[in-house]
Amino acid sequence: MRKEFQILDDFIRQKALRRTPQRENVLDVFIRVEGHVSLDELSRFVKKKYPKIGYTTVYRTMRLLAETGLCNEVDFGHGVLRYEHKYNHSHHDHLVCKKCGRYIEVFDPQIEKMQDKLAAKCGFKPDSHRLQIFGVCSKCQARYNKKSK
Amino acid sequence: MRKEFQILDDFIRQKALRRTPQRENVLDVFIRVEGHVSLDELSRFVKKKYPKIGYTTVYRTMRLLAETGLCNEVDFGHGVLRYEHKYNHSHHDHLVCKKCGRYIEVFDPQIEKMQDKLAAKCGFKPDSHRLQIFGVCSKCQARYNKKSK
DNA sequence: TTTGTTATTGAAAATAATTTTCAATAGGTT
DNA sequence: AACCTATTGAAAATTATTTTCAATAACAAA
Repeated sequence: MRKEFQILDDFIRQKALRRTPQRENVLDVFIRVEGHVSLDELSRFVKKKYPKIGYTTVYRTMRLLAETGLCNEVDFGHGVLRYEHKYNHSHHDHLVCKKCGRYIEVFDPQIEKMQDKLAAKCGFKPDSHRLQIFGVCSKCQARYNKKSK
Repeated sequence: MRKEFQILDDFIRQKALRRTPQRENVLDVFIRVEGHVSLDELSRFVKKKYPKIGYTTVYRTMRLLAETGLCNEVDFGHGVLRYEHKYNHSHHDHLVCKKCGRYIEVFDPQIEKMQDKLAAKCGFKPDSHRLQIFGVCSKCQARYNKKSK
């Protein structure tokens, strides 16, 4: 059994919730999904494999998984909440491509440090942050250059 | 006449749109508002001074002002779009206080530079970004310490 | 000034994402 | 097996945003 299921089980036991097939099935699908998935997308994937599971259950399960630390809610400001893997994925920022909509994960420890300093300078006590850089990814730049020639 | 009205007028003339009292009234109210205002809030302020102006007109005018560069749309990921002044305000990032909800504007040219470098390293062509640091502001820390003693 | 064209207004409706409700079901303890 | 109550899922509610459309008004041209 993958460790993710163990984490979910432990959380459920600890909180005196109930183990249900739906919860494990949603996790099963989420584990196989890459990248940053919206509820709408995820619930369609879930429906394919487990047609009986409704949108609301996916919605509630993802909130639960976020509580366990298995996933993270991310918001790229397009009016849709997305979920990304958090277990075994350390913190990172995002490059958001305006052309293809891809989200590229990046990390720079120096920037992280300087952010903390910047907050400290204002007497602000930070506990999380998000950095999103919007622009055009290398693939889309290449595609655009080809077309315009 | 404040320069902001001139900018709006110029834009309207250039695009062959029409000068209307509503548009100037919304700008008039927005100019006097500080910080980061939601459409809901702004439209209530507008209603106080100009009761005839409806929400939809405020909505459309703010989109127009965003086009002129007089305001900026900002999204702190709480499901509400906010508008901040852009004219005579240079780019900055935000400290978001979880306790009082205030948004503090900050800027660090070094971080800006490093962000560009980080993007460049991935072959990514950036054109904008947003950095939001969530936490507790100095005022709320002080208030909390007082209470807990 | 008047006329004609068409952009703008604003109430109401539509859309879209998220969240809640509630009756039926099912997990798990006794 | 019986009980309690968490969970499910369809439908409804909520919330923010966007569109529709008939009435109005801006402004160019006569």
